[in-house]
Amino acid sequence: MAVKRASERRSDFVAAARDLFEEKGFENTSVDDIVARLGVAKGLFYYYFDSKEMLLDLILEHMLMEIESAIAASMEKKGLNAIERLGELIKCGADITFRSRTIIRYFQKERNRSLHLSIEKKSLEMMLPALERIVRQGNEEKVFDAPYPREAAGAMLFIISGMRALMPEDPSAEDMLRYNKTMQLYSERILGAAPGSLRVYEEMLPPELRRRKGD
Amino acid sequence: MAVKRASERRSDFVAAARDLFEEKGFENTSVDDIVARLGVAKGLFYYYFDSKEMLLDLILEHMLMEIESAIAASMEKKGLNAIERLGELIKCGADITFRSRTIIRYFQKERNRSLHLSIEKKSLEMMLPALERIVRQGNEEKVFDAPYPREAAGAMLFIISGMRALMPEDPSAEDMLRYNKTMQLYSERILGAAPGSLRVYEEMLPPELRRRKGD
Amino acid sequence: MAVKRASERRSDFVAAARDLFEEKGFENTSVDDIVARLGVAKGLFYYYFDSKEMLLDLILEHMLMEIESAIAASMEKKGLNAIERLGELIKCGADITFRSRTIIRYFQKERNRSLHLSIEKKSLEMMLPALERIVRQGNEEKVFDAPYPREAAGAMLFIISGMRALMPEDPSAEDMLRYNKTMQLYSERILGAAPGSLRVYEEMLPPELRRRKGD
Amino acid sequence: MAVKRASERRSDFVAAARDLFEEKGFENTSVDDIVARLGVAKGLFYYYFDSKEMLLDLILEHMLMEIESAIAASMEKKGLNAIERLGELIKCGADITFRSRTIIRYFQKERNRSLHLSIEKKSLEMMLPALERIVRQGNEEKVFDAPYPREAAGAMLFIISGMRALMPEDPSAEDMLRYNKTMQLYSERILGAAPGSLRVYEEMLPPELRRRKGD
DNA sequence: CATGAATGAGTATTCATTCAT
DNA sequence: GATGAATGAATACTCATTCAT
Repeated sequence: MAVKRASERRSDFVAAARDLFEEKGFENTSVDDIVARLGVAKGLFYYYFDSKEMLLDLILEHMLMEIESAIAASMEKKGLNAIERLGELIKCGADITFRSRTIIRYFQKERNRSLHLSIEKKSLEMMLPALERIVRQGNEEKVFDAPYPREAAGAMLFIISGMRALMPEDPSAEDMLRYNKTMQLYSERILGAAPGSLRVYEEMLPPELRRRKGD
Repeated sequence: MAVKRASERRSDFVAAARDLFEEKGFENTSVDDIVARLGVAKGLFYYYFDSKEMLLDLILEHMLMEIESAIAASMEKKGLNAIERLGELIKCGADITFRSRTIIRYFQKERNRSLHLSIEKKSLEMMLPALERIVRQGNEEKVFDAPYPREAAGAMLFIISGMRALMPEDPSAEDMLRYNKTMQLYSERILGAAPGSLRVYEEMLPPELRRRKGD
Repeated sequence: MAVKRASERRSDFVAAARDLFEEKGFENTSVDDIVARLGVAKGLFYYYFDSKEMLLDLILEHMLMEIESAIAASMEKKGLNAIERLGELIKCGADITFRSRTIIRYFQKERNRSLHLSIEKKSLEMMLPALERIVRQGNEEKVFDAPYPREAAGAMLFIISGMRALMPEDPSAEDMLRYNKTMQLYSERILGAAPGSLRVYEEMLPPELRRRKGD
Repeated sequence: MAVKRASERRSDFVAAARDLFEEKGFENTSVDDIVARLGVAKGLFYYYFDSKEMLLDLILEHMLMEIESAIAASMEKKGLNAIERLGELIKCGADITFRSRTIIRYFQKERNRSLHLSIEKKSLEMMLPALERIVRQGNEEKVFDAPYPREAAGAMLFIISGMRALMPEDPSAEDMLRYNKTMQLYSERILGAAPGSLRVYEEMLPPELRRRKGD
């Protein structure tokens, strides 16, 4: 009925699809589901997209580009020392992790292993070099002491993403603080940074939970 | 066809299904595939199992039990110190990882999130307490210094599984050694163990790659 | 509901499909049409056939074999002179024409031209050599005088099939007789046979229309 | 877009459709294809035509009229004897055959049998009476001896169209000559014309293949 | 226990046609 | 006249599940 601008409809489809993929996964989301959610006819989907597969590719591409540019943006800031830079990257990573859940899940599926580019790796491939550069910078600045910077970077990334999984769905303030402290502690140990030097995670806490001066 | 004992038939189905799930994934394995592999009629499947889903649950349960008892076995050994115990557990974990690839893959798929029991978590939930106990033991034995033992255990598990992803498909001897050294280095740092004290990983190397005394 | 023997069901499908193809053509016959006619579920079709295309191939192959063996049978008879042999072949051809209408029509469609084996040609390829041999035999027996036996055979086939098209749907006795006489006349001319020597067509008339002795 | 006169737009559509039908067949040509070729919007098609089917009818009608007038033109020439007239008609037929391939193909499809007007018949119905008149004229002029002029005309038409099917896709000069000679031979026989009297086909050969005087 | 014929809801995709702008 | 977004019925095909034998 209501006629919309092509770009708007397109976005509607993408948004609906993204939601549904998130909710039920790509394979279990039918084109019928998508059009039903928008309340439009099935044919309209194919007016905008060549196939279901192609829609996924679009969403995917878009997400990867978002990730890439977010990382790039955080790395382009001038005049930051290693610790500050680490803070920037980790904040940006938190954001990515949140948004890319769906993609990651989809690409963990075996049908896509054939693509030889698991997005897990893809997203890793984007974060890893950035983090590695920071580790090297920190080593040079003598604030870190991390042999094998690439592996150190990897270890950081894995515990960051893994730890999140350990947290309960609805973490209490206490959970958050505990998560925070442990992340800081083990990050410092891996990077060989001075205890207490990585206040990064702390800054990501909501203000009311932050440690006050003198704590 | 030959009439088999119920339990034997059941096992045949489970075995065939396990193979096929491994080969082509759960979603891509049809009931037709399973009965074709066994050379029996389709109806027989539903004589033994209520649904395809239910068969998966069975297989799963079975696998989880295997994992559970493997972990339990490794923890029941008496008279080991924390470092020895850690070695046992890590070896057992490597084995688990290898065998549970399929399940893990399947449970990473979102349709199963509805089950609220991601196997990733499931298997974590089994490894974690064991590893946590070891960390505590090590703290008591003063060979480790790891506050937040549970989180330390988590961090260990994540870098173990994550690092593997960083390795190339066909790792060279050099890759293996590097993997080994970094695992040891960062494990020691996380656990607060003395440098060089965790020779665990080293022992998992093929003999020709092991460091000789004095290296 | 009612469970039938596989072979019987298969035949039912083939028969229904053959009818429907005849009625509405292959492209315009949907699998839904076929199962609806048999009053069975859609899935059953795919239990017996891999695809709609494959069913057509089956029907086709079967028909071509029928044609081939009919021609072969008519050519294997021993001790016939050219004129008798011609009679046999023409009778057999009439039968074929009748039965192969559907196939021919389907293969006239362009999608199949890609197959480079228009069945028109296919059926021609089967009739032509047989007829050509007869023409040569007739030439040798001095009852025919037809240079270019292959082309003479072709010309015969074309006017036989063409003339039929000229006839009204429900030919009167008079139409039949006229058709008969002209076929005889022009066949004789093409083959260079003596006027009145080819009584073949006459024999195909229903008895009450046949010329009585002395006509 | 530029606003065109209605009649011009109509013609554009007809032309584009004709091309596409020729290229890919009627069924495989979508309205989308047609408007895409013209670079106009889909709705415009339905502004000019009630349906795709109706467009085909239009094209068809148009083609049939072309054929009709071509035949009429060839028959209106004054002062030709039967043999000359035959030549004219055959040349015109060759032209028709060439241009109407698509239509013929389409109308051979059974969906159109419902229309009860196979174009094969349609075009026959147009050629046949013209040829029949020529045969009668030839009979009167004593250059032909063909009883049943209508059927003789039919036989001629069938072998003309049929023989073409016997020729290879890319006929050699030799093929062409052979085709020529046989067409002449069997045409003369059917019409009861003196051997060598029908040089019509010969004249349609490319000049370098024509028989020189005294051959 | 075992068979395999039968079911039917579900899937992605196509396309002639309509209609608000 | 012209646009292009929107429709919806149709199509071939899949597969977990049922059930008569």
